[in-house]
Amino acid sequence: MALRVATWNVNSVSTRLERVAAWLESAKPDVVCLQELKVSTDEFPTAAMSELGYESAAHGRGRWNGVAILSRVGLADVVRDLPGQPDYEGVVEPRAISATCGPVRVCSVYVPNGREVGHAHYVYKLRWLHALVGAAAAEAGAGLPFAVLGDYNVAPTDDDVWDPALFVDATHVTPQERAMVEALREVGLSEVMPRALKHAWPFTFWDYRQLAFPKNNGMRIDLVFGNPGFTGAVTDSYVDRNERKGAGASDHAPVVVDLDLES
DNA sequence: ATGGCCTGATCTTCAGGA
Repeated sequence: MALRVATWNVNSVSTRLERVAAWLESAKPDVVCLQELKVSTDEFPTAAMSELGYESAAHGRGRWNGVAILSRVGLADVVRDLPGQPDYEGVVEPRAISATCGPVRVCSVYVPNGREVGHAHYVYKLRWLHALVGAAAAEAGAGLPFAVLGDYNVAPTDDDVWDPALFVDATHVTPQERAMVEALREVGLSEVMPRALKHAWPFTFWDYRQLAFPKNNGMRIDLVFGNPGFTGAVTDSYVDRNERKGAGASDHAPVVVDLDLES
């Protein structure tokens, strides 16, 4: 069966609801991982998603963070948080949710930003990524096609930032962060590399400031890592940069993955 | 065509984003 899976950091699901709804209707994904909901679980627009044909499972706690999974091919075995997920200042933040959607299992993640190298939030980010590697290791061999999709807040290579010279000693590019992403490969996952709809490289994020989008000053930090059952079924993948255009856009664009699965 | 920040709460000012 053909299956379209996507991930999108929407930067407030409330503010973005009209655009998300329009995109669901035009792109017609079967499974969508959302990040940065910025609402609590009970404020998630479950009814609106249902009207669009999607079951949803959300995990949010108000102003910051928040993740969800939408599916129109079934939604079962929902797990919130990661095993061993670290807290920040005493709070285990809503940054991960997993579910089985028809033939695939997906994990929607919003990795901590890190703020500055050496900051407590940066240490937290590395610990969080370590927990993600552990969770991915457990899921990768569980049998189903499986993928971790979301805002990793890490640019895997220097090609994934518009100007590496501007990122010296910055978060998102440090060897420590990149090593944690590489560790996903060591536990049996590999990356689904999307194509760009325009320009040479498939950036997924462009800052709101300083005309970053029209100048294509972007970063590729929204990533998809899957086990062989998932990546082996991929027929296409692209970043839908059109969603970064116009009024009321998120600063991230959706990443779309098309699969052709046996069942 | 894109467009010189945006979002939500502590709410007219700020933290956080990356």
